[in-house]
Amino acid sequence: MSEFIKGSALPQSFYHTPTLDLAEALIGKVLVHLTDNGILAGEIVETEAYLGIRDRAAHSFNNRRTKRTEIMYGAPGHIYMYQMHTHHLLNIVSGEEENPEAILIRAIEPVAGRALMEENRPVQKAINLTNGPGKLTKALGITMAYYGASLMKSNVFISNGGSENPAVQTGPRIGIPNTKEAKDYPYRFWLQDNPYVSR
DNA sequence: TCCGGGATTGTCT
DNA sequence: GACAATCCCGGAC
Repeated sequence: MSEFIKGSALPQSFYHTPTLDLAEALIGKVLVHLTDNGILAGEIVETEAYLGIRDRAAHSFNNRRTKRTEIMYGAPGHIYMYQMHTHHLLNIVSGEEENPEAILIRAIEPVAGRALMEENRPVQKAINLTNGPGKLTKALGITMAYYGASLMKSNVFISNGGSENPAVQTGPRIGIPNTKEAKDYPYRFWLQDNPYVSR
């Protein structure tokens, strides 16, 4: 297993990839958060792509450029955080500049710092620690403070070290019932048979 | 300024 | 399966 140090962050070039390809390529990579208390890391096992102005389910649908979505219009490889009810969700900005696309990280499998995660988010069943988009940000201690941060320069980043040649499955996205045709797009990707996949 | 809604989760039936 | 918690965002006025 590789050490999850800052220098292991995947380079900018990794993110210069069509969003659907990138959403699939992220399966099996490792999401890392370096903190003063230690390293928290988990293998990405579920993602969803949001394809910008033509995707009714995306926040940037119809080119809706606001303070919230502004980071989506920037260069890929940055963090788009936003609040959903009582939770904070982590997205990776994708698409070239002025092409506001993003990828939601929906689930991870812990690989380092599990004890720290359980301090951040106590659970009865181990499986519930990181098997959902709101759960994993809480467990990893990733907050709105990371909105706009670079995955090449901040303490949150993506590295190798997870499954190699993962078996990836695809299907419709979760939790977007009111988006007409977009709710059926097969823009969700997950690691086959992994127990941390949200559903 | 007001008001409706949401890329979720936990709890209860 | 239903629903509340809870709060920021975005559009309407």
